[in-house]
Amino acid sequence: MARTPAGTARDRILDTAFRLFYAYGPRGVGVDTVIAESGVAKATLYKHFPSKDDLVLAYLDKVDRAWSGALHTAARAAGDDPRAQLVGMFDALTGACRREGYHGCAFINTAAESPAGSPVHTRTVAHKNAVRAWVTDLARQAGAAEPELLARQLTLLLDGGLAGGVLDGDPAIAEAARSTARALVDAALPKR
Amino acid sequence: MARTPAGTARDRILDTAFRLFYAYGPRGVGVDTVIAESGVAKATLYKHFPSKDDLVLAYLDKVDRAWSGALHTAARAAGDDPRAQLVGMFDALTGACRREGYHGCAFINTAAESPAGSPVHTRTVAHKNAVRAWVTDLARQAGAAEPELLARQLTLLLDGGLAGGVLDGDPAIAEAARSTARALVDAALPKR
DNA sequence: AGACTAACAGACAGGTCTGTCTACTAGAAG
DNA sequence: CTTCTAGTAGACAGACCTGTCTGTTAGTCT
Repeated sequence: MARTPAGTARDRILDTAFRLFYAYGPRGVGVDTVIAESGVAKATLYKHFPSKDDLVLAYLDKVDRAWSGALHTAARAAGDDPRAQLVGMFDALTGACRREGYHGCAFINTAAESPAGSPVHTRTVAHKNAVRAWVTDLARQAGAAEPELLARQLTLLLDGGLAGGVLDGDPAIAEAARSTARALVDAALPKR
Repeated sequence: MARTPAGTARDRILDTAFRLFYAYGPRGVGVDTVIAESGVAKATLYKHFPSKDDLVLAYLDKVDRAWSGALHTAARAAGDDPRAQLVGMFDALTGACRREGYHGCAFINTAAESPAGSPVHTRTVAHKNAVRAWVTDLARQAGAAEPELLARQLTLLLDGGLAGGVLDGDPAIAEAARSTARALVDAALPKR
């Protein structure tokens, strides 16, 4: 079925869009560029994604899966203790900052060029809320007296590290975020 | 000299650009729109700002003055004690979040749609460094053992609050940032 | 009065972007 | 063998965007 290089046409389009949209911002990349780089016909792209906005939303969904996955993986790598996981998830930030071509938070960057109330905006809010809900759950499992507050604090640090990383992929930012997170977790949870 | 509504042509252009660029992002606003909204001739705009990029940089400079001014004002309003000022500056964040049409950090939003290494990028890094240097100075005056670390922590919170505010102008974010800042300041500085 | 300056008004060129449309191709299914 | 499906290739329309250019108008300075 696939007479094309690798994967289905849809996958190649989405992979290419992921790479280009993240590097230059969705508005900075034309549909023609996505087509050329993914080696696909224009009609094929518009068959899978009726409009560019649909492609942008699919891109955000992909980002959501990738970033949530990275957070979960980093947390799991810290062991079974929820308290350790709350700090360990910051390793995902460190990893992201180190990566070549790091350009900050894809959601914030995309939302920045979208008007308030747009689907992109809504999707971004949903993503941030989902992450915070997950962190809140971890904080609750860890026994925090005010899990919502701790989660808010930690996601603030996460967002600050992500956003600040638009500037330079300085891992010092991620390290500072991690150590600060540890301090906040220690302050919020009784030592054992 | 001014036969036009209010202020010089240059001021009106820059004020309009400030408003539109912040709301829709520089790339989302055409030069024609800026001209129409500021009631100015095209040639006049291109006389004061040789290219749109120059206008964008002038916009960022205006943002820099506005935001730095707001931080300084909020800090001063907290009194003469540097320790109180480190927390008080977060009132600038609260004020920004409350404002109608709040759309996050103008620098981060603009940098998001600019390639790495561009003048916009450079200007953004300079702005963030200037703010952090000022916070570091405050931390030093307050007697912090590690002023750079405390400043890094507080600017992380500030950036996180600014960036997160792209989503909703929820003042809860700003309040959380402020209370977290107080906790970090208390932890870094000996109680008196 | 005459020269100069700052601004207005708007046409225009050249490029880019999204989205549509036509025509063709290769493999799979019946 | 025929039909269907997924895809390739590329022309095209219509909108928009930046930057230039011509011509006009209203004040200011000497």
